[in-house]
Amino acid sequence: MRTVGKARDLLDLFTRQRAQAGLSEIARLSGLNKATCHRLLTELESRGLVEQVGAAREYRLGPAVLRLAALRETAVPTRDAAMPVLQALARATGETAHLSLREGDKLVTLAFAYSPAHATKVMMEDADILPWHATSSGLAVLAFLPEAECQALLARPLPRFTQATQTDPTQLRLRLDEVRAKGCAETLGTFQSDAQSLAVPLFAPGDQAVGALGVAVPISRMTPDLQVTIRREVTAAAADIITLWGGQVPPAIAALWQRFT
Amino acid sequence: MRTVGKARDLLDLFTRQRAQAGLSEIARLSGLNKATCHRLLTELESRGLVEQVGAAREYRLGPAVLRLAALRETAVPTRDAAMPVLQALARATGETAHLSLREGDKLVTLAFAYSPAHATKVMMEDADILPWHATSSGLAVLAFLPEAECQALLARPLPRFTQATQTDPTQLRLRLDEVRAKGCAETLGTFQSDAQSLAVPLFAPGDQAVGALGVAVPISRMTPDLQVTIRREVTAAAADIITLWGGQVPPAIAALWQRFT
DNA sequence: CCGTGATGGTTCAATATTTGAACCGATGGT
DNA sequence: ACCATCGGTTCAAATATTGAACCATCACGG
Repeated sequence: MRTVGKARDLLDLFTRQRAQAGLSEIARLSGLNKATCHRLLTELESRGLVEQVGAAREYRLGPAVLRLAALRETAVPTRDAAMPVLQALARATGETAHLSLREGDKLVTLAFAYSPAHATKVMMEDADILPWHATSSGLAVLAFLPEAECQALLARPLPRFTQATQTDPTQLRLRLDEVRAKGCAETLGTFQSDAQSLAVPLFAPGDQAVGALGVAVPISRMTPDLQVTIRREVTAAAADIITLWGGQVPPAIAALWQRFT
Repeated sequence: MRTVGKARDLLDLFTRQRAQAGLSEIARLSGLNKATCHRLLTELESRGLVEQVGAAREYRLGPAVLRLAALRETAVPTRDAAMPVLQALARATGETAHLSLREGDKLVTLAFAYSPAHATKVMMEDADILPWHATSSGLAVLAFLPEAECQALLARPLPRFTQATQTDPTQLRLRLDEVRAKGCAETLGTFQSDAQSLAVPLFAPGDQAVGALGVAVPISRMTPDLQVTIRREVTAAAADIITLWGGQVPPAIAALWQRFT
């Protein structure tokens, strides 16, 4: 089945920055043989997962992903269900709220909502991949993952984004202990140097951490009062989302969050 | 690469009616060996395309499809771009407007919009697969497909949905000639017995027919006046969408549509 | 106008992968 | 206690995948 994995990996080569790519480029990026790539791509194309376009015959993601996503959302309305809560959170805090989901070894932005309250705000992009170690959302999820998985995710290279980025696994472990103790994660300029962020984990039915809900604030605007507000609103919104997803806040977490209300 | 195709086919087993399924059921439905299915599914799961859930360990579409769809929409905003036009079309006609896209040998509902004007309306479902021969959208696309592809799609079994469903390929050919001559397709109770429908093809840059835009009306409400309105609004909206998609209405079609304004 | 180095795409023998009947342990109904 | 079903695993046999070398085409430069 390695073939399936390779085909799947090709899909991940398409990003916002590189929405489409030619055969040779894909072969180079994937490290696969050009012939192999070509076969994989034609197979994917015949199934609508990629499409070939233009005179340069470049490849890009195909329309089939739209249908699959629509089916997924009707089967388990993750994004649609959370969206109103997310917007309410942005309104209540006056800042940028965002929701991320774990996908295997990646943490992916699922949705976000801006507040109209301020002209400056932390901007986000859909479908972006977030670093585990440098975002509050990443830490919030990591802290409540089974030990083995957490370890695996921290074992890989940890890039430095700003001066404040913590890249030492041992130090990060200590941070995770804090997160577990408080029930929420905070970062200050560790990913974007001018943004401060607070996030809490989201649990699926079965009490596994599957994502995070966070609020990001320009550092210059953060005050102790705002921090209190955000903690209260984020935890309340997270509880709502977990309920909407058919789960429940694990009692241990609920107790921690209680203290913010 | 047949393996990739098989994996892809498994994804298509998930439908709105059967959002999740167990291993044995999937093996039965796909006709593949249980062991093969299991390997394919675990591979897909490791890549987030499916996920396993609950005590019964059933499989369903995974969160990765959401991210891929988000990427596809930012790269080529098919749905988001067309949505406002679709809503305006529903408002202007007072009826249900809907947009479908070709995916290989399938025609899939991409989006739809209801009008608040009437309590009764033709209802639709997202991500539904439409029959080529029994819907106006299907005929609209077929008529403007290259002859070979059109023939291939009509060569397969054509189920009968209502008394009015035309299942004779020869007769369907004649219908397609009409569609080509008029620039739009109309059906009367051929899919849902109480719905009348009018659709026009949509063209991607390069002038290939890639989908259709249609309006569906409860038969009891259709009048000659309404039909004129719908023809005018649908063709205008289709031209808008084609432009938004970066293409242009092929001159031959534009000339036909001109006569409806 | 030919050479050069890109591009997308194809071929076929060598090779590594997929396949599936049979099996396991667990669960649930009779 | 039995039987049927479930999800999942095994290993020899069968089959599909691989990739260096190959075309054809295009764009650029001397």
